[in-house]
Amino acid sequence: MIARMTWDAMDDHHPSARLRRLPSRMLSMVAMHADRLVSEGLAREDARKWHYAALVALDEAGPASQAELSKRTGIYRSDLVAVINELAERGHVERAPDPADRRRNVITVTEPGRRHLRRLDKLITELQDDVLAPLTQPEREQLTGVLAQILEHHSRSRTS
Amino acid sequence: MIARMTWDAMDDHHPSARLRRLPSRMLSMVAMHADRLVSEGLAREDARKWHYAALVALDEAGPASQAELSKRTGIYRSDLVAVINELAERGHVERAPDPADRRRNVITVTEPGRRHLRRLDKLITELQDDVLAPLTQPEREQLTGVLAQILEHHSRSRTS
DNA sequence: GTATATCGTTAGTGCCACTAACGCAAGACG
DNA sequence: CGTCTTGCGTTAGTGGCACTAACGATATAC
Repeated sequence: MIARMTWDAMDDHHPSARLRRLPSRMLSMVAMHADRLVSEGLAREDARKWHYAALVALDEAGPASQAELSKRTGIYRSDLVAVINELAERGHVERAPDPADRRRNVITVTEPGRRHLRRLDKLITELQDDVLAPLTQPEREQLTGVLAQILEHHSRSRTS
Repeated sequence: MIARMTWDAMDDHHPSARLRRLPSRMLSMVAMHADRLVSEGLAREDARKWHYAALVALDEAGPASQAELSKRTGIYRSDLVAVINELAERGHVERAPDPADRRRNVITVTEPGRRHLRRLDKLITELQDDVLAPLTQPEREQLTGVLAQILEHHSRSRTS
């Protein structure tokens, strides 16, 4: 049912020094690991990363159209369709046509959706902790600071 | 021909604070970005990440069977088949049956393969620089140090 | 009032991590 | 010797994700 439970490709072998210390490679391995932890954790609550992202975006900035939600979360509007379907099935959001613009749907978090989000928030916090487990608090801040810089830099270099 | 040239999903919108500072999310975004830079760079030399990984592993520890190579690089042995095919087509490695164990193939880097690798090494170094562009040297070392710690920690917790 | 842009949606592409199963060969052991 | 297990390369397939293309319907701009 759940794929990606094993992890053998990265186990106890001895990759060459050149590969082992390649920043881009380390980044993708750590990201992959983090992703797996998070996805498996969320699966225990019958949720996926995108569910969380969509709920957070709705919770923080209020009801929105799918296009707007896509911009807030970075989820492609084509993929968002399924995410909203799933959240609606579970009763966590409602999808209603926008009377003011009939091309749009207005997505709203329901009360159960909010409760669900609270659980997910807690879970996500724990999972972040698992990911960063070996790091001290200052190290964690260094890491997030540095990652933020990189993201900042690259979005700047792309948008005029 | 080359997919993933655009990047709009991550552009100039305003993700919620909760999402924006989520370490696992930052990691995957940065990793994705790095990966794209590297893949596009390597594509200019008609190579892929796996080609580089395999060549490095062969270069550093000498000829090896595919299984051995899979352990060195982390590439699944099923996926390695295609990688070796491609490298062999380009004349960068040779695949020969191992007389000592007829189940195995011995993969050897050719001289053109070594020259190719030298180009890739140079390119990869530049690309790492692009990825880490906004960071100072000490910050780069912090980042790689911290990433190494995380990888270390997680491989320890999986292997007895 | 016709061109143009936007919205939700469907379908599909290609890459990647990963699994399953195959035929074949080697090693272990009685 | 024969059987049993284990490791090898290979093929095929799964599922997720990032991403593109194109559609009908509606809104906006000229």
